[in-house]
Amino acid sequence: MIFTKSTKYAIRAIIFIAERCEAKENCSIRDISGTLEIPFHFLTKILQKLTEAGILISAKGTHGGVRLNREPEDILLKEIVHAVDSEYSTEECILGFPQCDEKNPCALHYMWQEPRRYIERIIGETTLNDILKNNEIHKL
Amino acid sequence: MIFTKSTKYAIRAIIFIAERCEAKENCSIRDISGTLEIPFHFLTKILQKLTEAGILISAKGTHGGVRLNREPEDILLKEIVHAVDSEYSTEECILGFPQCDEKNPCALHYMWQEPRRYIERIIGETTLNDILKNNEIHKL
DNA sequence: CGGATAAAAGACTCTTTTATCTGATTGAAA
DNA sequence: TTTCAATCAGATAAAAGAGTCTTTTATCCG
Repeated sequence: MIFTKSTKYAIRAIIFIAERCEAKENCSIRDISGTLEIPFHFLTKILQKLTEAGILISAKGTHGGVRLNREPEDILLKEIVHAVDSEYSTEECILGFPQCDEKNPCALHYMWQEPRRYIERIIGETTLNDILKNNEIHKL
Repeated sequence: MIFTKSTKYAIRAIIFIAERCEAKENCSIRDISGTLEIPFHFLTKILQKLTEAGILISAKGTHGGVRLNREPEDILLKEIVHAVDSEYSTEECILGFPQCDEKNPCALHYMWQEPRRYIERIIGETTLNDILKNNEIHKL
């Protein structure tokens, strides 16, 4: 719908990491891949980006793996999305016109305004902590 | 964002057809392609789908082309989207879980509910006529 | 009527992007 | 120094998008 597979995998993985791996303990990518059924090497690349973005921290060798580099309340969904897909934008025209904006709106511009704002707010303001709270109750 | 390039092209093309081509007159795909800067053969395939779906009607030969097969108020955005991309669904989980639903919600399910409903309503209830009215005022 | 022409329809190939897989390298721990 | 696990490099596969060329069908014009 609005996320690529990479982004979906990133969010799923970070939820797993936050929940299953205690603060100071590493989570092996192999385990995450196995449990969440995400192709190992693909996941590897995605998590690397989260590491480069300072969201995760990684360790090589025995008992190595990844873990959160910050508290869940300090990680915005926005950061995760942008770490994986730097191009991601909610601004772009729904009909693909590069020149579409308030002054020069496309035929769907105004209808799309409300849902766009909703999406912007979700991505911009939701923290990993908010996501975890939701998941606690309704675990998938 | 939520539409593929094919779907965007389809919507842009049908707006063009509805606005520039008189009821009984055909619109050549070559013209549409040229004006809207959509690759000709790609557009051909997209419009074919709209024809198969009964949204457009086509004519071969000299002065051939395509035109609306129904009044704009009888063409739903939903039909256009589905004609081009039969898989399209607003139902699917934002995190890609096939088993995600009300009873078994993913961590983003509830936050996503509102924007999803908005999108569903736009796609499900907007007619080509609504789109044209918007375009009249704010022409892109 | 019959051939020339115009335009959609259809078959096929090529490119780009996204996703997946294979294997080698690096570095930490035991 | 062996082993484990992340990192890195590259190939392959699948899907979306774009391009080339042929076929079909309608109109035009003699």
